[in-house]
Amino acid sequence: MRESQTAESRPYHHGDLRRALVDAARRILEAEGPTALSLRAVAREAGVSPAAPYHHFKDKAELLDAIADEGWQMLDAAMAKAKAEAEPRGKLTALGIAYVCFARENPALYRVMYDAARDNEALPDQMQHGDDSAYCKVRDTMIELGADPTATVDLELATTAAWCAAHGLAEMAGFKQFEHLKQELGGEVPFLRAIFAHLGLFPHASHD
Amino acid sequence: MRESQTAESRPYHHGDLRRALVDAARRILEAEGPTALSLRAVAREAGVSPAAPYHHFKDKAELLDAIADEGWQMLDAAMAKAKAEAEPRGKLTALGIAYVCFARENPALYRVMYDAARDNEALPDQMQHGDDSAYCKVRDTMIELGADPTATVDLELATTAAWCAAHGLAEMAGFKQFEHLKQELGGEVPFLRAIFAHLGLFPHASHD
DNA sequence: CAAGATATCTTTACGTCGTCCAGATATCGA
DNA sequence: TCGATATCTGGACGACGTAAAGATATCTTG
Repeated sequence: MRESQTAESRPYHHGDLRRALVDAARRILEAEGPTALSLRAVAREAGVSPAAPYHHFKDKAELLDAIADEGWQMLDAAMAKAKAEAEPRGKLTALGIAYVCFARENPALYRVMYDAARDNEALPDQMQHGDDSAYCKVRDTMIELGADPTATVDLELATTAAWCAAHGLAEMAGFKQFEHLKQELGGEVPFLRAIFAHLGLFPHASHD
Repeated sequence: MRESQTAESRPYHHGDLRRALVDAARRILEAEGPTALSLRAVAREAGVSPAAPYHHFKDKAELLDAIADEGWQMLDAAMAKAKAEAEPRGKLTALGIAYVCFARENPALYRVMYDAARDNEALPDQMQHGDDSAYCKVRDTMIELGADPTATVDLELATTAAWCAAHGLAEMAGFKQFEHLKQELGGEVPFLRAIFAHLGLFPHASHD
């Protein structure tokens, strides 16, 4: 390996099949949804035989893990952007809205992310420890808004509570039952704000 | 049909294959998890050929819908019991705890319930309209606790917010990341109470 | 630069899956 | 009683995940 920087980069025959497979999977996911995401379809889309992926992933679950990983990175980025653009007192709400919007705009990817997490019975480690992770951003924002940084248990509870609320809302927001509420309130984002406003954790959810 | 009460009851050869299939599916779900739940396995477990289920269900999704339906009924029952046994001011918390405990004790069934809901892009209709549904119980409890029953939009928002929080928590509570928090707080239920206590919707979440 | 070691990819194959179809069989309605 | 109809079986098809064996390109070492 000439440049062994990312554990295994620059494969031999294809160029970078691992990359190509993840990209192909993401393309299928967006175009045809999660049910169409078979290993064989990914290999087909990447122009390679059905068995080729096994030289880069132990099995299908490992491919899904790789896709999910990219999803978490995208979520991190979306929430970083939202936090940066919000005024200080609206940052927590902005994070919540950004979280749900990401899930709503990438439903198939979001589903893969949590399916993988459930299979591993754990969220990705990087989420709790990587310092620019979405989770840590929520926690840090809590501190910026006045939470006691030394009350670690309480801080973790508050962050987890916010995460639960956002995830629950992300899954519910897709159901038809809530369409009339969205209409009543003038759109999806106002609906999300209204829900967050009912949960004590998101101060100033009612204005921008 | 001698007693055409439930749309189609009492089949011919088997006795009640539809019932037997749903029961077999539930048995597989509990014993081997959701990944083992194939139509063929269900037919096998029920002692019938792989094509037999097609006379009672259009396809696999319809079988899953039937299983999910029973799940919602079980959830209704669990929450009814919890509400009945709680003292008035603790009813809302009791409902939340019962919801999450049901999901935690029947993880495979809970997953089937929400997978089916996502496929239909809607929660079961009966949930919002059936008067003894879990959802309606939450809403009614809000009123009993002082919510204005004429502010229908606000009431729906509050109920939805609570539902989102409970669902989010139900999914998160299975992840390894939160085990040390549960330990710190002395068990799973105290952990759940602590999370609910951070959400404005669950008054008195900190004591029984 | 030669040549074996090694990593990558293809081909073929196996068992399982969801689903369909044709035939057998039991129940129902007249 | 007998035809209609509902229920179940057996066999088949294509797609899936994955394993094994062989072909091929790249790397390493002398």
